[in-house]
Amino acid sequence: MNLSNREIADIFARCADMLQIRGDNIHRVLSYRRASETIRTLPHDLRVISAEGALTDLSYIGKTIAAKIDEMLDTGELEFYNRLKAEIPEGLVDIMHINGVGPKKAKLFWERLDICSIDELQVAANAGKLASLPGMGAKSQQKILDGIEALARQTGRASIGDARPAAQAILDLLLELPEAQEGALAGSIRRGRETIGDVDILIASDKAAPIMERFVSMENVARILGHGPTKSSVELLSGLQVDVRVLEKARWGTALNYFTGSLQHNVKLRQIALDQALSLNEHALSPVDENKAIIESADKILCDSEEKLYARLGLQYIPPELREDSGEIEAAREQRLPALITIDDIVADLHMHSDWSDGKNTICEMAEACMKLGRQYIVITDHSRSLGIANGLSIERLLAQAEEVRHLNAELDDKIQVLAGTEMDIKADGSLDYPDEVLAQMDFVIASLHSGLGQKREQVTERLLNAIRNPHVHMIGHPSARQFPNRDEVAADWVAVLAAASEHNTILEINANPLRLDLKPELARLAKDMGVPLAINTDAHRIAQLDLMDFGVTNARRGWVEARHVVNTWPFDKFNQWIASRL
DNA sequence: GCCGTTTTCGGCCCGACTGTTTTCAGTCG
Repeated sequence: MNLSNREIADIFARCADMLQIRGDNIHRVLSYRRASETIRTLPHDLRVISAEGALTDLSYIGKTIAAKIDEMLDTGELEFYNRLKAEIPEGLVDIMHINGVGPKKAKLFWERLDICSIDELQVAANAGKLASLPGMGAKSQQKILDGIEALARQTGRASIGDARPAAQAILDLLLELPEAQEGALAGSIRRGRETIGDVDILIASDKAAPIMERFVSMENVARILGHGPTKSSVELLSGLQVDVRVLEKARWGTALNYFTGSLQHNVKLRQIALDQALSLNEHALSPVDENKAIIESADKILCDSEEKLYARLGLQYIPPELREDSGEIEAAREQRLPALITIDDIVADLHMHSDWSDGKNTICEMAEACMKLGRQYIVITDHSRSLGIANGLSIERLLAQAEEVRHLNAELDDKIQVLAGTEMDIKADGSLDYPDEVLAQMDFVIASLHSGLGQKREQVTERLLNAIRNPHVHMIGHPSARQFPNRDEVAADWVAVLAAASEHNTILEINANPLRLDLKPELARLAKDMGVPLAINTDAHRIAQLDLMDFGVTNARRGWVEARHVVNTWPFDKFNQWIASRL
């Protein structure tokens, strides 16, 4: 019984949930949760670390949990977990993952109605049985039904933030082999989707066997799902499923296109091919007769690049991020595709945190890291006073921080400009967390929603509009407040919000964190069409997160965004002039 | 249960929002 990192992390997470339902000390619960997180994001096999006796070197892994890890590695089981399962129905853990349901409610449903699974909960809610429980009502019952649906939509997909680096590492590994002539990530990763079902990797080669062999024998493989001559499939320790296909270089274009998708995009391409009496599949373009049957005697047209394929179909080359059948084929036919923004266009980062609030690094450390990344200017934007959990800044601390930022800026090399800003809460009652006279002293002001996310559409819209109209507010941070995997965007009248942002010249952010990617592509596209200024920022809470910019750029590309739409592609002088012109 | 230039105990996850109540419990970030 070989337990993977992912499985062990899951067991600890479930232990935490069960301890919480039982009413255990919350800090003990948190210990299990932190340990679970450490293991889930660990790039190495726990088995190896255990063999080195280095488990307790990992953060949040102490003697007790290290012993439990060893027990699981040795026996495939955890006695502690088995005892908990005997005491508390396991299904309550799933119930706890419904938005709006915590340990107390889960326990209530179990004790009062003998509910032990999401299915049973859904039946009870539909029968109206939850509303009469103490502390419950019709609204809570409906909220639970909505939460169950949201949860059902989100299972089984990994964040692109997890999947893309993991996939790239495998691709790099395979490309080291002399047999591999070319390689690429395909599928939804290549299109930049926010969540990824499984990973598709293509390798061009005449000799598939060594590539297949190397792939299935990687050290982070949990199990081999398939191992054929040109296609293999594995599940990683992380739980991610990865498929690798090997094909001839001569067919690279058609194959990469086929496996990149999307399905709808490809269906349309095939129709365009058919209009030219050609059948398109992953291998080639094949001439067909009037019955659309492939003419076997006719020469097939091979495409060794996607560019050749699109050209052969009479289309402008379509970047993968646009291949969602949302107008890109029509635009390509008329040679009017946008010149999409690239990571090289980004020269600034307008949203990041320091250890003054809930960031992990000092202002100076963040600035120096940004300088190394080639950023020409950045804004330090810590949380405001209402966000207590994030150690939000009082007015006094905010002004003191601004002073420190300006002092630091004076000391730093002219290669980077560091501006004093804030990420201020738009409070639940619609008011802003700092008064205008304080905001007027800041170089750059972000206003963001962090609370009251379940309010009615009218109320949320009004809050956003109020922030957008304030002349001291330069940007709305992560406007829809969505978070993967299970927090939906707020309800708002987006057309009204975008129109106001356009009118007042207020930037809407494309937050690059893979858990947010907010504005979502659809809204970003609408925003730039309406003339709303955009900015792509990392919202980094530590140095390492400054690298997340690329995910934001990908997301923007999915929204057909060009560099000219994005404020932080502008040189510092132009940015400054723009700030001044808003007053 | 973990952690520690406060080192073997005591701190760590606090405050706002929601929906239920009629002063508050539960959830969430």
